[in-house]
Amino acid sequence: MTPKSKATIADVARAAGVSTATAGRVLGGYGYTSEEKKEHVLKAAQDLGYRPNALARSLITGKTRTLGVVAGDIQNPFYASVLRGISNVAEANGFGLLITNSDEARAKEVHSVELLAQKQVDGLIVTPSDTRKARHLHNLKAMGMPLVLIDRAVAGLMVDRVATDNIAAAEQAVRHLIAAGHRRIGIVAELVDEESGKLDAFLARAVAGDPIESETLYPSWQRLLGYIRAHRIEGLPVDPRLTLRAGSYSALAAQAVVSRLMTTPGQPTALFTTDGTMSEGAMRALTELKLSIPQDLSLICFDDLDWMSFHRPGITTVAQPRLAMGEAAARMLLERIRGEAFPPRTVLMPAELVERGSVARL
Amino acid sequence: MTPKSKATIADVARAAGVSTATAGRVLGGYGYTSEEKKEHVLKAAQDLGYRPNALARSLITGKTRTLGVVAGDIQNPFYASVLRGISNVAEANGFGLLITNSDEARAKEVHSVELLAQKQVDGLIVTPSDTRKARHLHNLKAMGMPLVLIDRAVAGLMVDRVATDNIAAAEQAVRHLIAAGHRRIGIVAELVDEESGKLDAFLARAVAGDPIESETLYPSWQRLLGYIRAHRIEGLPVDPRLTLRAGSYSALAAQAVVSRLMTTPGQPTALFTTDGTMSEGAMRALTELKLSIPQDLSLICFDDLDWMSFHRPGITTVAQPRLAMGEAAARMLLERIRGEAFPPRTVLMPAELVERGSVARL
DNA sequence: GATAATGGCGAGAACGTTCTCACATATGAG
DNA sequence: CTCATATGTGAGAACGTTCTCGCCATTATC
Repeated sequence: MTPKSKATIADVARAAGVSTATAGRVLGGYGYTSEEKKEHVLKAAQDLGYRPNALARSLITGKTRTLGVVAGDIQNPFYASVLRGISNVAEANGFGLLITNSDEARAKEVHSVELLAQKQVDGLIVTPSDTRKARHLHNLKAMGMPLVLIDRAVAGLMVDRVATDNIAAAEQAVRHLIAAGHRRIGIVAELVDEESGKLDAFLARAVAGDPIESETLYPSWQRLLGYIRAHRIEGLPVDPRLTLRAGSYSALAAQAVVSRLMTTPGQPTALFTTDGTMSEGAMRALTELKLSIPQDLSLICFDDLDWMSFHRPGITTVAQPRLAMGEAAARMLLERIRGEAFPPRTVLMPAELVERGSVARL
Repeated sequence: MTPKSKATIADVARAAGVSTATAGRVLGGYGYTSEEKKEHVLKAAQDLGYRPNALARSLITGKTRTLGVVAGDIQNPFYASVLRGISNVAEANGFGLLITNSDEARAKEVHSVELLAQKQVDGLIVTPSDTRKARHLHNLKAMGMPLVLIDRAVAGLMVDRVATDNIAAAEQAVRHLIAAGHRRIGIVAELVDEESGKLDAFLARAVAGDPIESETLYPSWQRLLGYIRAHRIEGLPVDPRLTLRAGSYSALAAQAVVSRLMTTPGQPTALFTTDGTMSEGAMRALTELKLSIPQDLSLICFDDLDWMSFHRPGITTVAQPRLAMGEAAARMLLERIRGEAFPPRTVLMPAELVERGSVARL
């Protein structure tokens, strides 16, 4: 009844008058046991309030039935949804979830991965914060740790991966704006990168139609690429003054660049934001400047946040299947943990353009 | 360099030419060791890519340096923020975080708690889904498991607890509406309860000014109580037709009741929503009915969600310190884990009314 | 009636750590 | 010189499970 203190298998065995081996068998459910002894053991376990110690079990089996996740920031709706997806399938399969935040910083990510590895998780789901320098992830793979990447890839790291088809999604969104008659379309993207001159070079190459290794690009660069492709396809020039780099994953930074964009001559008639945080920053800027959507500026966002549906006007946006992405990643990871050995898979999930009222026809 | 496969302390000891005891001492940092052997061991550990097995360590020390959390739903902004707060202090103290969702269902919560206990977490943070029936939590406490409750209390369970001062916060919000000249104020609250007749009885008692044991009330009931108190203080009658029960923690349910309220005679001039989900449901209803804030209806919400600041008009709301609540809970839990033994503490955090543009003066 | 296969059980060795000893050596005090 | 104290080391026992044996019955096979 009242589980006083911790009872072990040995205690249960003693109370039931059997060996620890037998008690272990019925409690662990892994060998032959007579109905009679089984009853005794179960009774004793019940009385003593026996609770198996997963630590000891894991130590010997080598399996913890725990998944590790290193997300960017749990508080961000994108990660929150992805995590919920992961959690759903983990729970359905009896797995626990060890969760950490990297804040998109490589050092914190390395630290997280180390913590999770020490705790002997059976597999790891990571949104890598650096698509180039990721020795810790390569090591993980070399040691045989099942690993699934979400949202981004790592150059040269052949592991399972699930992401949105960013280029196609962005291209569709921007072409939608062009089809509505817009010719000057701004884009606000995170676009972090060590080399600050990279944006111009990238623009030049993309506009020229040079082939670009897009797989290992950060999502915001991929979405920028989609933006450029849309322009190329529709025969529109890309004005570099309209490609805004926030430089960090922060709504404040986005607000600042959008504010500047809308208060200097040569304003766009439409704006494309490349993720939830950029969308929030843009909205703040527009509110501050008292600009009306879509009269003063049309808007298409990336990622469907709760408020976009009841905002007036409704915000047209590219909806990523966040929950499904998490679920898919978790499922793939569990398959690897079970030992299945296909070649590394990349699941590119389609995003859906949900049209609401934030785009004006010109 | 390249950590081929798992190296144990014994492997390192062998490579360094010392006993496992000595190797353990330098790697674990817990005894005397000469500088010379220390170097050898460290070198060997480096070469072999030694990574301590936290399972084995925990098994013998009895400490896992892992906190368990059972939240309602990670995807909900309230829980997402609280979790981030918990995560911040956990990380700063070198603790891992095992997270589960209860979806506010007792059965799932029991299951979660059992999982976390088996995994031998050092302590547990729970948002209990049932304030009365919680034997699993009583058991936990009886077994000496450090436990902190967030957002809600459990009748008769004397453990540390952190919550918002809901009654005071709601009272302040409603009085703000009354001061602005509103006389018919609606309230939308979750108000789940087994007995469906309870709302009327509760209303009758509260309006009469009968003393009510408010500590173990669900937050939505507490906020309703604050609403009633505000009316009493200001000498205003409470019209039961204006107290809306969504009945479940769902935006859809809230949308439905608000829709009905605003389309039947005797509409209120202001509305108070008691949590983020209710706010979202109310916003959907208002958008659907094309009602303008604050011209057609004034609004005060509970919990400051991202969009409320850039919505036009800005939404006046009661801001809970979600992050700080999580941090406080984690800090209290860590103190208990360290063995400090004050009597059970209740931390009631003040909420702040942030005034924006959703309240009209009548 | 011997041999083999099967069900049921217990002793004891794992798993990879930490921890308790006992013991060795060096240093300082009297 | 002797005793105490501090520093360093290794053997081996924990921790609470699972797993591999070997043993004993019982039943099936020829």
